[in-house]
Amino acid sequence: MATIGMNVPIREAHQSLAERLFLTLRGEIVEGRIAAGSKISEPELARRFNASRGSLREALMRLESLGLLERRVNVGARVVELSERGLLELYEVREALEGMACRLAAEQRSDEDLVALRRMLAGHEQQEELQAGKAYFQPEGDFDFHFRIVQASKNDLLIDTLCNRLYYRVRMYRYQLGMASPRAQRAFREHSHIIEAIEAGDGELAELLMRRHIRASRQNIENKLR
Amino acid sequence: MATIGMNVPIREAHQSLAERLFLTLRGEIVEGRIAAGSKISEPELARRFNASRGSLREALMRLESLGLLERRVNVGARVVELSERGLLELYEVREALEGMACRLAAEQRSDEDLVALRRMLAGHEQQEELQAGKAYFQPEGDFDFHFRIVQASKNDLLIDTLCNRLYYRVRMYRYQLGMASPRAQRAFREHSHIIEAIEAGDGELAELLMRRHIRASRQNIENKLR
DNA sequence: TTAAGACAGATTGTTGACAATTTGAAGTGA
DNA sequence: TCACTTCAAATTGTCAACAATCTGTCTTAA
Repeated sequence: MATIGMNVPIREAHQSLAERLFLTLRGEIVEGRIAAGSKISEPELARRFNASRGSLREALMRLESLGLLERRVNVGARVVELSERGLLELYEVREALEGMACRLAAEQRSDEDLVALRRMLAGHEQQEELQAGKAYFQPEGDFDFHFRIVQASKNDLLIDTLCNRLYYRVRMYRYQLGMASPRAQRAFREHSHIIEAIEAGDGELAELLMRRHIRASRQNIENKLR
Repeated sequence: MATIGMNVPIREAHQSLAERLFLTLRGEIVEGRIAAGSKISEPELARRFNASRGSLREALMRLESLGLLERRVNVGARVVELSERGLLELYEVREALEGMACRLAAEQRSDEDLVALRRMLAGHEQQEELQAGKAYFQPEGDFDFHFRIVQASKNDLLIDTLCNRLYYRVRMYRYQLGMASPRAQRAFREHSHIIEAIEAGDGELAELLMRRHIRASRQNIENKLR
């Protein structure tokens, strides 16, 4: 819930009203409290938050550029619809980008990142044993893993594209279509192998394994939706 | 200059003032008329375009989400700096995304797209012969190629990410670092092979060739920068 | 001479009001 | 009954003024 590690923790203060509105609305859209496909009324939301329409509009535009809203001139904004096709498209892009992130992480192979990855995996293993193989592949643990791999790529454009854009859509689908997966142990082993490839500095293998991992996750979702 | 084929041609009218400002400023930043790294003064730009600061700010925010501007609270906006690192990051992301686009285009293989790709390539070949092997790999021709492949992927998220976000940064680097490449004939042959793989429905090969193509282009730039 | 602090100018963030456009319903005619 | 037009209410786009914040300069004291 608290999106641990997802949002940059630096500078809680120093944020504008528009930014706070943006963060709040993003959370409500991701979690479905503002329903997918519903229309956004600027005056209504502005009243609700005791803000002016100007500040609210700034927040809405940032949500649009995140791909969570669609705005049309002189008509207004709507929350995006969730569709199977949209979900598959998202996973295809993730496969490409996270595969590349994984390759780059392996080629960089900074010591701090390796330590952090190992530590995280150990934490997940412990948690998994504790909770009887059901809890690991919950949103938080899985996001931790993918988030850290992407960070380790050291490619700012890649990091921004995934962590500040695509992942919010992923979370939106998970929350609203309920993607708690039964792939717990298998996903854990896959994560483990990916980290091994990164440690070995084998970028090609790391990319391959990550792409398979995401593809498997996508197929798992496809099966569930039918 | 006129970005033929790059911008969606539909609905020239029906655009707001903020959108026109956005398009104008985007062009000036891409072409370097507003220098990279320079500070943006809201009052000054607003006066220049006879617009209010509100409308201008909306345009600036859209430029920020495009990655062409960086804004800091209570400080203002600056045009992004061009750096070798930024360029390399851009090409790494392109390699991943356009590789995937190419794979998807090969798996889709719609008849219209194949015809259009063939026709475009023929046009480029003719143009190349006419102009003695120097003119092909100019921005327009090369963009045509990459643009159409991406469109043929039929993945709207991928299309949006590349065509509406990354390509403007690519163009900015090309304009301002002068990337008219001497890879004319070689690039043409690579384009040709990629299209053959797509026609054959060989997604794996198409992806591989596109990634090599972009990697070669990147290395070419790296060499030039030293 | 240098470093810390105060101040003025300018810039950005925010607001409420006005103008332009869309939407949906009521009304008219065939 | 259906299609088309008219019109009013609501919504969005745009603007200019006000408030909060930053930047650079000047002063002052160690």
